[in-house]
Amino acid sequence: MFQNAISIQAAPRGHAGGWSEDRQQHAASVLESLLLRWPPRVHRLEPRQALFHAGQPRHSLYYVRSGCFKTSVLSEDGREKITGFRMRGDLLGLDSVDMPAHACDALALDAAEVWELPCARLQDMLPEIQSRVTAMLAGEIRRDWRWMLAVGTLGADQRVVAFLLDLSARFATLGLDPALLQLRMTRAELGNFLSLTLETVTRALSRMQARGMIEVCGRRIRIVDEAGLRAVLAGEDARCH
Amino acid sequence: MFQNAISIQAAPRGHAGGWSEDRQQHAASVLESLLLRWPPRVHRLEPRQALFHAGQPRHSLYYVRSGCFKTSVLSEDGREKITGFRMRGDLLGLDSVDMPAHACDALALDAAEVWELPCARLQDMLPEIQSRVTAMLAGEIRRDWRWMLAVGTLGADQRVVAFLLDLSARFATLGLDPALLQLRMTRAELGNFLSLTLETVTRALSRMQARGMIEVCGRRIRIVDEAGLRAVLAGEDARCH
DNA sequence: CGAACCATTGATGAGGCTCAAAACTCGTGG
DNA sequence: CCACGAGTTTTGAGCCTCATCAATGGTTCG
Repeated sequence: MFQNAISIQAAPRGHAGGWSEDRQQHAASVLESLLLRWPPRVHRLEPRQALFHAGQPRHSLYYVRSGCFKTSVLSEDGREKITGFRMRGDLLGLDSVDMPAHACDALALDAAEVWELPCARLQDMLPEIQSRVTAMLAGEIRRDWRWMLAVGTLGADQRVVAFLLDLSARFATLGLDPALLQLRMTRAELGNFLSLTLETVTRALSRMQARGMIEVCGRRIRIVDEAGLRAVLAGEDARCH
Repeated sequence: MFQNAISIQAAPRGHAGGWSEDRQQHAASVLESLLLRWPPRVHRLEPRQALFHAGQPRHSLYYVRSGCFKTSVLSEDGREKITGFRMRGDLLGLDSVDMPAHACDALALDAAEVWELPCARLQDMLPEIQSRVTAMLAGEIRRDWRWMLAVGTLGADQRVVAFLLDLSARFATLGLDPALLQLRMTRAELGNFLSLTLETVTRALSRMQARGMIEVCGRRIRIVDEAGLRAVLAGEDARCH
């Protein structure tokens, strides 16, 4: 059951070399430059490949260098809940730093690259990244709380819009076009994260498209009218056309 | 708007003295003994008194010594989401350790006592409690995820039962009777936490009572048939009587 | 004793889930 | 190159759970 989820790849390329690829100073850059001071092990994953499963012994943290992951928890009777979608700059495995085993599943949604940070080595790096680990833990809590608020108080359309705007903002900080969203997850996964069914997600997207706020083409979504989306999110019943 | 939320009280009593009050070795004891090595400032709060509000400058962490708190986040347009109910052994303000201002509201639901841990002093205590802070942050994330799973996948009755069983387990670790739950929150607050309306909470409790699983008397709830509750939680449609 | 506040119960309706079917995408192999 | 099949997305129809609105009774506190 616990096959080796990842395959170890070549050592990281030269320390300055990794930098020149980047067009801009991303939010992720600060942490990355820190990590490059200790040569991290690099792993590449294929779409739908698991990085780790809940219950597996935890030896490392993983820094997401590229690609998109979903993290999820499972109940005893098999119900799944996706707790987040992780992209460049995120740390996987943080939620169980204090435990010997992972507390969630991490699955690559597309081709991805992660840098492994063995716990043993993590001790050496302290306290330089200790405060950053703490900050990322606290940040995860605040992010979770905001989604709990959204899921608990917003309607279906509003939740979907909130997701699109959130993703757009994350794209912006990563130097990507915030108006052109390339989703890496299925409607079912999106619905699971938002506590909706896949049909409801689809219908919400169709409604937004009918209002001319977005253009939907499968998993490619273009934001046409961000202000309109924000109005929907704010609850203003758009009477358009 | 930002009145002084708390009133400073007398210095803590002697270090060994605080211990003799405890009948048993609680889960909370380990952290408490640690904190007592630095004399913490003690604050007492009255029911419905705020410990801090979101946005207020953050100078300290607060250890809950007694009483019950609710922590909540607010959206721009006034929607509230209760993120948890905190009891003895919990730390308030952890979610914003990396920030200059609080990220949530903390409100005492009954008479409560907290120990203040100023950030300045926190530096001295490191690294002795550093690992504990990290563990509590990660633990909060896992707890949030489990509730996101419950709220996202369970029906109304199941959510209420999950809450009762969770509270019962917490009572047990605190040395209280796990079958006799004294709720400190209103039905509306409970519903908010579970993403239900207060009426739905009431009805769920009434149904469980009708099935003979609990006895409800206002905020006093006695668990009569824990196995039955677990069956409801597991989704087994109880066809009783 | 009155005034809030809280809890309970009922009636009604809407939002979203379930079930079902069809169109579409994509990788595989004939 | 096209056909096939699995997985995904879209759309429709009907139903069910839970939110909403409303009324009553209980409790606490000034």
